[in-house]
Amino acid sequence: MREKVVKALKKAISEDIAIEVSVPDQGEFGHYSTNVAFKLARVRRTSPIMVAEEIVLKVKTNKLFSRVAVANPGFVNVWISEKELAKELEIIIKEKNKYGTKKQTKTTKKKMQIEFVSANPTGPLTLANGRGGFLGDAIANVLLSQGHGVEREYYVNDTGNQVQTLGKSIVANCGFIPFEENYYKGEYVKTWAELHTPFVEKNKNKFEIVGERAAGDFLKIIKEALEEKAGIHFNRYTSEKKDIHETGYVKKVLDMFSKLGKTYEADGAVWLKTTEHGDDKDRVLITSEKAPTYFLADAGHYFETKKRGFTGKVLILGPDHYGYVARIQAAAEIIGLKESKVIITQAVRLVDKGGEVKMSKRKGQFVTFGELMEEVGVDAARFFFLMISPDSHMDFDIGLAKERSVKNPVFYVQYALVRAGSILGKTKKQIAFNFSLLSTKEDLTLVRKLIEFPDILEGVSGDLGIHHLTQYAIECSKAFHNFYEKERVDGVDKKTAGARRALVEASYYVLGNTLRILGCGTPQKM
RNA sequence: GCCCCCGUAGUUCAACGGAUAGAAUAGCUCCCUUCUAAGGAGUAGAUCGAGGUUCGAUUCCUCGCAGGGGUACCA
Repeated sequence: MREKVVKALKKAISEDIAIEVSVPDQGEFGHYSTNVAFKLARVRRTSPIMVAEEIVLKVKTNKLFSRVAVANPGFVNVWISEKELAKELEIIIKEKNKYGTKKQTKTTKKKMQIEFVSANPTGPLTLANGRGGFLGDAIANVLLSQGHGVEREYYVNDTGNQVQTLGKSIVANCGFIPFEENYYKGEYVKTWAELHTPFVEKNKNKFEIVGERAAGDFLKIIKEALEEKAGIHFNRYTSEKKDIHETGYVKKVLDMFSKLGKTYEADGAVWLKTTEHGDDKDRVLITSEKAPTYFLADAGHYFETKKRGFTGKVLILGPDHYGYVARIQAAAEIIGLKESKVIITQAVRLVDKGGEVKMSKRKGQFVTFGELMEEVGVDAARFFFLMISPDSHMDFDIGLAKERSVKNPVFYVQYALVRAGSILGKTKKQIAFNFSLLSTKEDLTLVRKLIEFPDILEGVSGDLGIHHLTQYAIECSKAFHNFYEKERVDGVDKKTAGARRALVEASYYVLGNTLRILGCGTPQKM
């Protein structure tokens, strides 16, 4: 609908200017509102009111609108005609679960890789991993709904220092070497070591082998938590060792960098000129001891992604990777991966009874993601994490989590869906409905919310702000609950019932689609 | 020191530079003969401080103050 409005407004303006259209909170400001008169007034050097009045005059006759008005100090507010609203409602009912989705043409279709979680298999998943997990999963859903190609990727760092350290930690736990400060200390390490003592003894000098074996087992635990408990399914678990190192991508990307003249040697090391691409210092690719850095392997990974035909990539990282963004974006630019986005999710602070609970993988104190699922349930946890902008530092009160789970907003949304479904089950569909019978404030607010859905999805697919969709889910549910309280479908005259039932049916689809894209359940009963 | 994120109701979070700053919780007052009260109605409650940019600032800029995270030829 937004697109239609923009198109209609464009006809009234001779200048080539971007038209922004918003949906005001207050009904009195119209279904849609634009501030374009303010921008034009500056160009034309007149007052916004005059420009607005001129636009209104030109747009007034458009059949899309039932009313067009100027509001001080220069907004143009438009109301969509009843006929158009009815048409849109029919589209919802016709498209059902497809409403809001889009198809792309060959030129607009993207092929995106979403890399998320990618936690090192040195222990169970933390809450921060879970935050990124739900976010990546939902972003993938949104892009898919808009007709783009998507791969959900978990990149496994199954080689290098961390695996070594994990191996050492386990060997030390079995008492074959002394324990050092930087080793992993969690229960999980201890337990694994105890279960595999004979194996560890046999390989007590081969830390890498011990580490790889343990990492493999931890990855299984991680997969189970993600796939079974959280319902997050990856298309690919990419192995750093097998898919990047052993396939030669590390060397390939290095060759590419040097061919492009982006590398140089200094102090015995090989550097990449990331400063030419927005980083604040150049970065080492090969150390003076001739070892490839983690960054080089990551560049190899980006190169592999590009070679596999992706047009873009979204990388979701935890807050400990802040310093990494500039260099990885520099590498992406050099490699030529066109659309590269990095989203940093802020820390999740665990709070209990007002006090902060410190989480640390090394020290082994944390509430795991799997435990959280068991405590509050997947839907509640998922919705809670997705409600909040990734930029926000969030407090998760573990004591309140369980208690609040009953009152979590996800139930508010699901309850609206259940109520709608219940009405549909108890009333009969009528062939045609008369839209003009939907005339109360509750009716019209709900209609407005429903037809906004495609606009919201499109917006989120652009800025990846999933929390806008969650926010929308709540608003839409509120509109439905309000309608439900005020109006009945059963027990009113046939024509009114038909019209209201159509509205309920449309609500049912929109609420269901919203929940599905967020990745939450769509229960029939509660 | 430098870089990034954040500071909004008692609390947890929203608000493409827009109009009367929204929810949810917690508090108080009401509403179940009728499609699920996990709901609805009412009430009370907030932009860290000081400047600046402009028709208009929670949003952008500068300087403070407070919190979190980075800052390796580690991963």
